[in-house]
Amino acid sequence: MSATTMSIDNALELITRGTEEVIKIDELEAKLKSGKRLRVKAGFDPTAPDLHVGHTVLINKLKIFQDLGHEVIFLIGDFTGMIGDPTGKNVTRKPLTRADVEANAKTYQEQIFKILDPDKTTVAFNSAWMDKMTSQDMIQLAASYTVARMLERDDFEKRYKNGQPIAIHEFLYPLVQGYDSVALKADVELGGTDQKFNLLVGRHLQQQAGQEPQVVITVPLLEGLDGVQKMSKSLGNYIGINEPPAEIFGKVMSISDDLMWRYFDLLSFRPSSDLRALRQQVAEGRNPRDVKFELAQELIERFHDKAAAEAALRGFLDQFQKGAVPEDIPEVALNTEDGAMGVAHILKNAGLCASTSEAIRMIKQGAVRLDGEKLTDPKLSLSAGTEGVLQVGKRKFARISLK
RNA sequence: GGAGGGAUACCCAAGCGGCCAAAGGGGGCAGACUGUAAAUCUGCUGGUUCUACCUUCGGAGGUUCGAAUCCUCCUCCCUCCA
Repeated sequence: MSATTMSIDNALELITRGTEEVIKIDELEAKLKSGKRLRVKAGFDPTAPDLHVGHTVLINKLKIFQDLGHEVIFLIGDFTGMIGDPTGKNVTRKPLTRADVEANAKTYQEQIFKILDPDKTTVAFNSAWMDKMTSQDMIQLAASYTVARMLERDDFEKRYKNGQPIAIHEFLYPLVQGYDSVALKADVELGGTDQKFNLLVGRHLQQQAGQEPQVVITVPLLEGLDGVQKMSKSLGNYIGINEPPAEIFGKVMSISDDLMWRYFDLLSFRPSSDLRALRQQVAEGRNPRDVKFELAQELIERFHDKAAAEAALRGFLDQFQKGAVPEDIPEVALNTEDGAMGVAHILKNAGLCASTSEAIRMIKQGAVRLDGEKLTDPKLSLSAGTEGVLQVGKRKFARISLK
């Protein structure tokens, strides 16, 4: 499929499906009609090279452009990374070393190329042009926007009203990001809805520079596993695309049945007609669990392969429906000092519990099993020579042997 | 530069001399239930040699038989005025 063989209408539909907003749609149409190979930009923060499926909502969209024959520019904001996109929390971030940036960039590429075609993707760093800026250039850039307009940005406005501090340098972030579009002569820029302000600054600066303004496309932010807050690494509510299959499987299973549909909408490549059919089936009594299986399988297949997806499903069925011990569990050999050791200590030393206090609590709650037998006595001591599989809850296992 | 307010456990937030290892909520973990690691209900949620002891309430000192609570200094944050 290429831009030439596909109608503009079809292309437009593919591009806009699942997006939050396109500014402006008729400009996009005109750009597509021009037949030009469009330069499609998306920027990424260099400090968080662990991508999660929330990021892939955007990357999937880049993939669509790529498949339509356009040029995808994967921009790593190594210069903006020093500022940190304003969150209201911190001051200037520690500058990353060149080596850090390159290492992170490499990690990024390994991950995005699970989705994007490396041969059709341009990787750029904004330090390439930002480092060359003089103080005068910077002042000129700062002069291109006003404080009043800057304060229109939602989080700036909130912080200003609530009396929370806003450091001056935070104003530079949107400006630099916008300038990147000028430097790259971007035709289209994609970002999360939280990026809308920054993306619009790009349009403004491009117009000032005499360029045709970029089309801005925002995609929704995916909720994390909790279903409430946006998916993010720091909140720990994410599914990382580099995670092992069993982990991805488990995390998908842990989302609520309601949230599952949102994930389907934003992450699945299946046609909308499929998704409607699935909803229908669940409404008619199909166990939502089985539908969740399908979502988990699709994601694992994308980030690993089909065999891994099938193995993850089997593992899940064995572990949680049949109560079997998973295959890969850590082996721990412990030395008893005097021929015996209390279970609480064993649990802590084997890394199954964070402290002996926690271990004792777990035992009291009936969460601890040795070879499938529930242990109830927190003071129980095991003698040297004991071997077996120790289990805390449904998910933590270790094969231990005492010497 | 001046005047006030604040800093409590993973997060938010009560407490304002002993009954405080510190309310309540969130989050997390566990149990029950379920052919879901969903939903719902219940319990737990500083450490240890665990019916006791030890370390915690921004930091350092002090008052007191006894301090998260009072005093002094310091650090950081916020508000108003300039």
